[in-house]
Amino acid sequence: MTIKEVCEKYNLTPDTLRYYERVGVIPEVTRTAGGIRDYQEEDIGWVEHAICMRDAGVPVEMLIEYVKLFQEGDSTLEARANLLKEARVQILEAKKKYDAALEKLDYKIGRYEIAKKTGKLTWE
Amino acid sequence: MTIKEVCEKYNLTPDTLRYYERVGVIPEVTRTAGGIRDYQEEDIGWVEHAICMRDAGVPVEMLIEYVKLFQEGDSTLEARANLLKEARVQILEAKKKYDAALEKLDYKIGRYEIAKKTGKLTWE
DNA sequence: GCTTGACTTGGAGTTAACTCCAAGGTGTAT
DNA sequence: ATACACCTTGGAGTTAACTCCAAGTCAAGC
Repeated sequence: MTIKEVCEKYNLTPDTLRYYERVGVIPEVTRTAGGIRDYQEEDIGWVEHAICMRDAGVPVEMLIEYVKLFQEGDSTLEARANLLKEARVQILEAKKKYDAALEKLDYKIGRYEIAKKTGKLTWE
Repeated sequence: MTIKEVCEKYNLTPDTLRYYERVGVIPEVTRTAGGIRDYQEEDIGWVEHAICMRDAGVPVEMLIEYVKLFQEGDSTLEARANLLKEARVQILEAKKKYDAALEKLDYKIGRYEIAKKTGKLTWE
C-alpha cells in the first residue's frame, strides 16, 4: 500500500505520515527496492495506533516513547503497559473535563432556547 | 479579586489570564482607579467559562467569536446559541474518539497483563 | 529511452496557544 | 517618603504538531 493510499484511507496527508515515521511515532515503514514506502499490514496497524491515540490527545512524545520501548523488546513489557495506563488516565481525565463543558453548554443552550421566545437573556 | 488570586483559584498563570483578555477570550476585566485588574463576580464567570471550554478543546478563536457576539447585544442571541451548539457537536465528536482510544487501550493493557505471566507478547 | 507524475529527503516555515521579558506604574507597610 | 512586592503594557520567544518546499529519484505508459 502506497503512502497515498494509506492517506486516503485514514484521511491524513503524506507529510503527516512521513513526520510520524521520522520522529518515531511509528516504526520505520517497509520499503520497496527503490526506497519507496510500501505499507504492510503491520505498518498500517501502527498508523492506526498513532491516529487513534493522537485523536485522543495522547502527545506525540508519549507515542515515541512507546515505540522506542517496543523496539527494545520483551524486557520493556511492563514499562509499555505502564505507559498505556498513564495514557488511559490522561484520557479519562480529559473526558471528565469534556463532560463538564457539555453540561455547561447544555445549560447555556437551554437558556438561549428560552431567550429566543422572549427576545433577550435576563442574566448571563 | 486580584489577578493573582484568580490564578491561584483556577490554577493558571497571570500571563494566561492577561492573554485571554488581550485577545478577547474574555471581555475586558474591571479595573481599579490605578488601572489594576480587580475581578468581579461577572469577570470570574467569564474566566470560568473560558477555562471550562478550553479544557474541552474549544478553540480560542471560537471563544473570541462568542464574546464578540455577546458584546454586540441581544440581536446576536441566535448566532451565539448556534456557536454553542457547534462547540457541543465538536466536543461530542472528540469524546467519541476518546472512547475509541480507551477501548483500544483497555484491550492492549489487558494483553499486557496476560503477557506479564508468560513474559512475552505473542503478537502485537 | 523519454515524459510524467508520484515518491524521496533534509530542512525551513506555520499555527495555536501560550509564556516570557523589560521598562515602568501602583500600593501598602515601615 | 521610601522600600518592596505586585501590577501594568507591548512585543518577542517558545512549544507541539504539523506543513511546506526544493532538489532530486523512481516507475508506469507511450
